[in-house]
Amino acid sequence: MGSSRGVRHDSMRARNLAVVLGTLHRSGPHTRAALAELTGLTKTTVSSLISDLLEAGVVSESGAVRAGERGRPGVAVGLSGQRVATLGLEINIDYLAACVVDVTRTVRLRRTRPADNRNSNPADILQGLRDLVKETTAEAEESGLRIIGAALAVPGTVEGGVLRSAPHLGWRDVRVADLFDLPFAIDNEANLAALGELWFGSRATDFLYVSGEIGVGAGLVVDGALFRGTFGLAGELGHVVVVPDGPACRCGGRGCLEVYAGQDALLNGLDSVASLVEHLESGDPEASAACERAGHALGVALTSAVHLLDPGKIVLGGIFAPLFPWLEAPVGAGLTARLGQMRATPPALVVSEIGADAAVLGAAGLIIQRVIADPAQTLAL
Amino acid sequence: MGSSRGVRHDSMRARNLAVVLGTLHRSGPHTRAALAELTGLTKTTVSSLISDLLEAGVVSESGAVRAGERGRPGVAVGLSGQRVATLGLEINIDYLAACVVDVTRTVRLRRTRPADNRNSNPADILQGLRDLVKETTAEAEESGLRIIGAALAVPGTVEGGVLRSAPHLGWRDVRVADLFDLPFAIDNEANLAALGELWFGSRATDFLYVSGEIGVGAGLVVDGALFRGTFGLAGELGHVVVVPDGPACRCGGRGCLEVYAGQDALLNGLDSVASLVEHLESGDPEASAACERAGHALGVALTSAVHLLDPGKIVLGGIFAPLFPWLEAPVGAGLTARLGQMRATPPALVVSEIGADAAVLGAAGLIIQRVIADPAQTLAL
DNA sequence: ACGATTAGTCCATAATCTGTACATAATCCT
DNA sequence: AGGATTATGTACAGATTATGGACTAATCGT
Repeated sequence: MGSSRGVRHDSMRARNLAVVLGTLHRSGPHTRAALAELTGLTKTTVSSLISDLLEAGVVSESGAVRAGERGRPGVAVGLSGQRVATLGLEINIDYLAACVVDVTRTVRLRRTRPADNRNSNPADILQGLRDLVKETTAEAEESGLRIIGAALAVPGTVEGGVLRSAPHLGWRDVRVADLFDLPFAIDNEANLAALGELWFGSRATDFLYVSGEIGVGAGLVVDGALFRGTFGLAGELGHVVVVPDGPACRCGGRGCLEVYAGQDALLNGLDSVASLVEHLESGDPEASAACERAGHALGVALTSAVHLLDPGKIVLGGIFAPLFPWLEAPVGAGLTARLGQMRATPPALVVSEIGADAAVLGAAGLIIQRVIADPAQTLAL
Repeated sequence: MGSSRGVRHDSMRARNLAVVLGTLHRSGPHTRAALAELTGLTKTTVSSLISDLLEAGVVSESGAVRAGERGRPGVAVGLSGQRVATLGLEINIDYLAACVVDVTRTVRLRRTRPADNRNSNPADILQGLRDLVKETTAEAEESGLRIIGAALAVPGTVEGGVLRSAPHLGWRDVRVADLFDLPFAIDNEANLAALGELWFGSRATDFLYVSGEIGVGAGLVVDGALFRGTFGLAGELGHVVVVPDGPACRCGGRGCLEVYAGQDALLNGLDSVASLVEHLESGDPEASAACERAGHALGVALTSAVHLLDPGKIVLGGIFAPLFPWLEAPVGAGLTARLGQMRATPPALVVSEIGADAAVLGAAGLIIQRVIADPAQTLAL
């Protein structure tokens, strides 16, 4: 619940810096006068706040604008991506990835390094990751950017900054944050992919992002914020019960969604998603049947998810994105039929536009978000 | 997301009033010096804030206390229930209820009026409710309490202050708030019952409250706050899919939890929960079987709920409370078996301690909460 | 060229918190 | 019993930050 610390003068200013920066972030460049209008602060105060933000390099002046027809033109002030940026990182089953994103949420740099991380030794992989960080940071700095923090996406559960369990990597209880001398965050891949979709995808503020990978995960975004649950484990769509007495799942349960719609079930012996798409395009009945089964199971699990989570819409991502043309009908039909009386219309079912990069981008965006939400602290103003 | 309005001097003080009042609310009476320590504010500031809160009548001094062994003893200041109170209201299928709760969350008054509200005319019932409000308000004022707001619990969905649909009452799109000349809120019965459990029950801050009534609902509380979803419709546990091709449910879906664990399914022809309990106590096999079925279905639905919502624990309330001895085993077994590998231990399964009053109490508590969270606004300081 | 209009800055004022000093009230020690 | 010690709560000057009106700046229309 709400903090119990009192508010002092400096937190008032910190808050107002965040209000001004947040307004520029939400609704683009504005003159000081317009910002005063929008925030309810006086022109004097806005001027003073902007001057601090200019100095920190997160905003810049971008030429004169005439608001109305008459009068002195104002100077538009907007976010500037020239100086401050953050690093997004991802450890996945078969690659390491990094990206650099500036304050305007523009992607400035992207690196992927193939690797075989299945049942790997954490120390080796983390050394590789540190090298990747060094490289990308150096390259970003060459173009004048200052990296002020990093976040890491991992395919597993995270609690209190520690990677608790990543079954596909074969890792348990790995502490990662200490390895970097930057402000650092670590989170689950599906959570960060949901945030990636929020900031770099459709830009809706309310949706459930469904991440199809080897496992199936989901991240719920409500009013622009990620819902994490009590222990940060919310959104485990993959183990929602679809058939109470169905086949055993590796989690110990039976008939979980993952059994029907996980990557292994979908590929059904094929070696890659690309090859599955080929088979589907050429009308292979076995591939179609697998998709149909997965779509049906997804429809059932998503019905439960809609009743419990009440998402604004549903975004299919990960391997579900390329399969969307074959999933849309069965999933949509299941949702519509089952939600029938409960809502005027079921949540819209759409495909993610950012595909495999969602998680790294979300990671970088997470730190950008912190800058926007509290520039005074993150930029030491 | 964060407000876009700037912070001025008066909001700094408003926030600090809330910080001090909130600290007293969370951790009981304290001296001014202790409050200064806890909040990080200076003794001077705390003294000044307390003097405003004393004047508003929400706190009072309660005698000398010695903190350490030496030194001048301080004067303890704590919440005072003598002057400010709120009204909780409930429209249910077969009764109207009201209660008055003071700032210390002590119940000061309680009224229940039996009624047959099935398929009723909203205007009639609302007139009855207004009479009830007048009566209880008058009685509360006689004992020196000022009623500063009211909230109403209804068995249906609420959106933007309007009762959208209450199938068991037969109401649709009824606007209620305008009928009262008090600050007023209206919310779903399961949501408010969850808040009742939060403030008047076990006092845990993280749990899923499961409300068994004619329908089955749930309210998720995370870190002391209710999770409502995008449209305020989250927590519809009753229509989570238990058996994808099970019997049709009145919602249009098939095999929903409500089909197996709603009041009608449990009673199985009996006329009341009390009579069901009698049959269970005397070992009636048919009654046991119904309970077993319901418990099994609840175990399946709650497994999905745990994966999606990640609750701290699970509290069974409403008609599930008296049936807890017969439900605990099948529900608990289902959860443990299905959650197996995913968590060290499944969330604890406990029974609600406040029974049928949960919703009215939660309603009154909701307005108390607003006073604690923003005394400056709600008490016009 | 001049008035109207709007943008941005200057400066005195106001609101609020901080920090030090001090009066107060209890216990401890001799 | 009396002074030393310790802690509470208040007073007052000082610091920080926002406000509001006056002023300067820049552009348009006539």
